[in-house]
Amino acid sequence: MPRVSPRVPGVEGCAVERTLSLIDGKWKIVILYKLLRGTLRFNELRRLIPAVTQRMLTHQLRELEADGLIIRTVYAQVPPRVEYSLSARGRSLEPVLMAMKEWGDTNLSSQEAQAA
Amino acid sequence: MPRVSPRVPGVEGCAVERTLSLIDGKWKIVILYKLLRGTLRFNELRRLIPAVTQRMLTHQLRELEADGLIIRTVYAQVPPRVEYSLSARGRSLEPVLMAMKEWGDTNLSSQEAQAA
DNA sequence: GCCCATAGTGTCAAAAAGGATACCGTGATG
DNA sequence: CATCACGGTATCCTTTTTGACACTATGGGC
Repeated sequence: MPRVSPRVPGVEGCAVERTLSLIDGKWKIVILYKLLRGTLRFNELRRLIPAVTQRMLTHQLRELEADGLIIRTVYAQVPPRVEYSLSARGRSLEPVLMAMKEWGDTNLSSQEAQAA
Repeated sequence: MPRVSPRVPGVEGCAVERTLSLIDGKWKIVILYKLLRGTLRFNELRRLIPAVTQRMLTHQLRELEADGLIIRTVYAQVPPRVEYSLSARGRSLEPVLMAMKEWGDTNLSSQEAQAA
């Protein structure tokens, strides 16, 4: 998703719009959603979201971290170990995430219930 | 927002992800949100969302219509009159929209409560 | 006759997002 | 010695998205 508004507060700050700007990006919501269930390592996320490339995953994780939605913990071990988990702020998005999930389950059900 | 998954059902169909794919685009959520309050004409939407260009608004409205989220009614009058309103499907997104709004109100409150 | 409003469309070009691919260091494993 | 896994980076390229701007038809008002 393209940035809704480029971090300029006050301008277009429809709350809804600004919320969106934090969770845009092709994978952010999925990432957050996966993290709802608990801490995950980089490659665990990769495996959970096979379609994401490494670059994208890194990218999105950095943005989520920069927005304070997730926490990145690096363990100075030799096979690198990095864990991602939701911050309190990130966890507070749960209602949004769940609302989306439920809407999707209901309205895009298994058979891809077309509207058109 | 970039299409989450290109309408290919079954692939990556994380429900959450597919829900997103319908409401991506820089303005869709705002449009839907504005329409929650009732039918609006093209230029009314323009005025409510000043930052959107005509082309973008048209574009997003077409996609929303194609996805069955809004209804476009054209009155064959001479100063053209076109009204947009939410379809039942569109209205059913209300919980998602409201969850976003509330999250935004709470977490991006007036003073732009930074997380970082 | 000229300008306004409505609801667009079309074209062009820029910017942003995303994808593919190659590469890095290190310690363990075979 | 070669290879693997981990968690990335860097670079290049393509696609998608967005914006600017010009243009349209028509009827009414001045």
